[in-house]
Amino acid sequence: MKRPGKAITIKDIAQEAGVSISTVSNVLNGNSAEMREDTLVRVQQIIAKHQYRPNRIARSMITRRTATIGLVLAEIETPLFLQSLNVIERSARLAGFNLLVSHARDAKDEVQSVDLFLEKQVEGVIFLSTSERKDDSHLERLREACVPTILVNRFGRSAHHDQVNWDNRSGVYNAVEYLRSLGHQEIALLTGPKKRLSTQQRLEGYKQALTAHNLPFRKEYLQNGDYTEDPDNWRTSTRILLSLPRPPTAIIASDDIVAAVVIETVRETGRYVPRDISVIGIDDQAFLSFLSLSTIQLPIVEAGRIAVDMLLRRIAEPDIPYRQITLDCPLIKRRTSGPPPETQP
Amino acid sequence: MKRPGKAITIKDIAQEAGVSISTVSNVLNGNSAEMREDTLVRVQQIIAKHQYRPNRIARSMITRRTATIGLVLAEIETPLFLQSLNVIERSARLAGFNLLVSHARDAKDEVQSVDLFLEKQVEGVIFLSTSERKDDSHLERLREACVPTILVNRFGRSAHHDQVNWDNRSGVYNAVEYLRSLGHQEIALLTGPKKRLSTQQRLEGYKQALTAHNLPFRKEYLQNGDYTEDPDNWRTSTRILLSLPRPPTAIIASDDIVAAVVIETVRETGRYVPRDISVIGIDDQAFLSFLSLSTIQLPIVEAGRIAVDMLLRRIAEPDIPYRQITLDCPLIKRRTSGPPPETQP
DNA sequence: TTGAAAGCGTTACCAG
DNA sequence: CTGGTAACGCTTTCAA
Repeated sequence: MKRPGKAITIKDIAQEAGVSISTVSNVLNGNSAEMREDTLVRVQQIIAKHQYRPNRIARSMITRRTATIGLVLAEIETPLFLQSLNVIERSARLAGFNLLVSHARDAKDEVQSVDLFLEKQVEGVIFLSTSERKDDSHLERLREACVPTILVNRFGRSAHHDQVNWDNRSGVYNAVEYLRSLGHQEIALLTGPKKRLSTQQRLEGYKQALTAHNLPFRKEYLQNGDYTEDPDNWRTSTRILLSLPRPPTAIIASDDIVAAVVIETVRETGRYVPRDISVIGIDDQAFLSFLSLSTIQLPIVEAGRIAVDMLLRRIAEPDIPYRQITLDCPLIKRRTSGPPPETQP
Repeated sequence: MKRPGKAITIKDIAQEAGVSISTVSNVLNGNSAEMREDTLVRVQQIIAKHQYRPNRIARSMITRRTATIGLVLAEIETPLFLQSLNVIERSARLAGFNLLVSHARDAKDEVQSVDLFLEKQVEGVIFLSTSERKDDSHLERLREACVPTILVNRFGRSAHHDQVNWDNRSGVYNAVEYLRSLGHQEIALLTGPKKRLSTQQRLEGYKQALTAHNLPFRKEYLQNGDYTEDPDNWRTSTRILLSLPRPPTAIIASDDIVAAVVIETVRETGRYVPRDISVIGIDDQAFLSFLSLSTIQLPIVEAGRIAVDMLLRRIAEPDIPYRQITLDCPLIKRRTSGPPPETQP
């Protein structure tokens, strides 16, 4: 491997071009409006000849700008979140920013990430989290250091942060309403991990929609669909639902993968989707598109885009008021939902 | 938003502690072995009191170490690759490195990423790519700048890079051999995107295995399974295979998602998997675990881990010889493969 | 055991 | 229009 010979600096360029360091700096930074054509060209040629690239670290020391933003992925494993990374990186780069990524498995990781980002002088931080309740005390440190911070899907309790969330409650509410409009009266819900706020919000939306449409709440229609656990649990839950004296004609699963298992299990009992039973997922994972799953879309990718925009905006104007944005979860109607069997000819 | 008040520096700490800057620096860097206990404690207290964190940018200027490595995701979209990001970030952080991530959609993006990484003085770069042939000329620039570089799944032609690849050829070879050992004689292969090297390698493994086991090569057993295209194409391919005068008893799909569609299509024709037909995927995507798919595992996550190790090693010892590592693609036998119908009682 | 001073590579600010 | 020169915050000799 080639040894790190003396790296070429702005000084070398200046010397070779027979101009001062300042002049080269001006060329580099486009302050060449009032510069003599020949000097400009000469300097540019020498820069090109040596493939000289300024040391941004040195630049950062003075400008106090690092053109870097930090992204903390907190307890994130699902492909959907990772996809939004693509979008975030892209938007950031378009605006001239690089992305420092850190994957925080737990609270300790998160604190460590924040420290590192702080030391590396990031200009802003985006947190992309699951909706589990988290200790937010280290966010205070970011505030003290005046580092703009955007919280995505964290449902932070403080109004002192820019936030992007999505409306899990109305997502499920709308799904129930849609199923009701198709004629369903027996609608079951598989519930996700208990600790997540999203689970509670969805349950709330479910109950509210039942009430609004004069449908009774039956607790046996609520079954475990914890997507962080084993698929066998979801199978069991589905079988329990199907063997009920009054089995549901529609099942809202806790996510798309759970929905896939539900569909599979339903088929194993000789029933057809959506003829005998409708299934609706949550997520809208692209890689499952072959299922043509009706699903409640989580606007995670859009949230990422918005988060970057908000962050860039705040970096530019630190004093605008904080914003809390809540996105809708649109219902995507595909081929796993339809009218219940009774109403069919 | 709080205005960026004067940030606290090493100078402030030194002043308040009544010691010199150097002393604080020594405390910070653990060179406190020969330091008087009381000074050490006093300085540490003041550091803690102000929650002072040294500016790594300034440190980097002198030490020429940024504790940052760059990760270029080239044309990567699949969840599997993104998962390896987790591992890479984790290993890197454990070794004290941060990850600067860039998603390169095309060659232009890649060049731009390299430039940025170079300017930001990363200490090493990992390329995580699809196996499509790429222009590698910009990699030369990294070499000139003495930035250690690891190529993952790039099958670079130069022996002047550390590389991690996996053996697509033997992966498919072993799958065919396994199916043959179960009694299958009619084995079809769905082929991926033509431009990818992996597609060619898999085809090669397929042909070699047929030859080795005295099975005839039938070109009608080769159908389009381009996973970058529409699932309908895979459905069509599957139907073509099933309607052949001598339909295959086993299908090796181009990836796990394609396999899922194949299974679905097979079932639609009233056949059962694996009773009537065996299906084997490629990837071993975690989120499809509910399918219990027999599959050729791509060791992408492990490749990521190894890539980081190689990189850290080379950063530490720049002069060791370049290594090209090729990982096996283990065959994971689950529930979608079994003996062909003829041999069953 | 501690401190003073010389950089690291760049930008910013004035003078000329 | 161009060139000196003082920062930026830290590490690293080397001297005391």
